[in-house]
Amino acid sequence: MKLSTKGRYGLRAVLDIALNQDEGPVTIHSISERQGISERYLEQLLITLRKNGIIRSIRGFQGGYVLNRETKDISVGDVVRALEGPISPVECVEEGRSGVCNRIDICVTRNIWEELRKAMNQVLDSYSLEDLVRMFKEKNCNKNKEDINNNIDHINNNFDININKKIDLIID
Amino acid sequence: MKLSTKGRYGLRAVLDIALNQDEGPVTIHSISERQGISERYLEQLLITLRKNGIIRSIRGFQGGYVLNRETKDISVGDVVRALEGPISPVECVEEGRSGVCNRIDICVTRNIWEELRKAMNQVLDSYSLEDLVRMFKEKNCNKNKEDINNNIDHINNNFDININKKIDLIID
DNA sequence: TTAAACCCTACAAAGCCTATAGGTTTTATA
DNA sequence: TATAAAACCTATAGGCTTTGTAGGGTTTAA
Repeated sequence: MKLSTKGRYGLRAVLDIALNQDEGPVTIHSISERQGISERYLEQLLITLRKNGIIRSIRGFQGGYVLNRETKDISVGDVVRALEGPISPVECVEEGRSGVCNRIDICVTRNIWEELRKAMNQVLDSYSLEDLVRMFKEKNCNKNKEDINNNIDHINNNFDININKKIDLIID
Repeated sequence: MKLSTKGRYGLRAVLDIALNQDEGPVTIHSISERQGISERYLEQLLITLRKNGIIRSIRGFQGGYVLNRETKDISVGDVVRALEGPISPVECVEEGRSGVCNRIDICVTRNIWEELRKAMNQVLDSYSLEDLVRMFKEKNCNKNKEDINNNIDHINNNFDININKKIDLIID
């Protein structure tokens, strides 16, 4: 019951594009470096995402990838489904596949899988790339604040130590 | 993002036991026949379920399997987790595995996976075997009612046809 | 004693995941 | 127009997991 790397890497790649496309098309090479994913593998994921209308490519020199819709109009579910196919715990509850099984009228476990499928899609569709971008910026900002605070603490501690030493010296 | 046959077959097997254990321990052979799952494969699943405390075995002649707890105290989640391991879209949000990834404080996709994990477990834990048994009986009952109604309709139709024929004869 | 069940270990085919490799096409710019 | 950067395409291969199959035990109760 796991996502494959396609879905995980792919979402990170799309978020990376969202965060960096202001400075022009985002190249596979640069995503690869920032995200630590092989260029060759990334290439396949991005082609799939393009074919599914999530991103758009600009070919040739100074080309790269940009989002094909606004961040608010791309959900996490869109990205995952593009790369992994339908999000569903079993085949028989995928849309348009009720014919897969001839025991539908007897099967009760199917009801559970159907509810699970809905819940999964609901969670993933409730987050847009816009949300992820905001979350990222908040986290990064807080992280910077923490870093700064840690530095200040560090400086203060050193200051205390030093001033005490000096006071000691003065007192002495 | 699919369950394996372990989880699907296993849940059906456990439900089968729940439905049939009133007449004594349920044998692998009988589950295999009713559910259309190979005895040998079923055997492995049932051993796993026994080791996880879901079912209990009675060995020897006229042995078989019974549930180890009441139906209301066994959730679908219990069964699936016993057979498939933790229900989680990615490793890094499984309980006690936050150390898997060193990017937790930067990673925002993780937040999504964590919420997805919770939602999945919540759905599966909200259904007990008791619920499944009730659902099964309702479905079966309705199915029988339908069958009976269909039969009655059929008989009525034939009666109409026949009575009309007779009336025609009389009129003639 | 023996039938009928459970128990254990090994293994193998098939499919999917996770890339890797080599080559082609497109395009801005010098 | 040449060049280099970049996306694009197809094939393939190693490894892992799934999905069983097979053969041989062990235990129990009639």
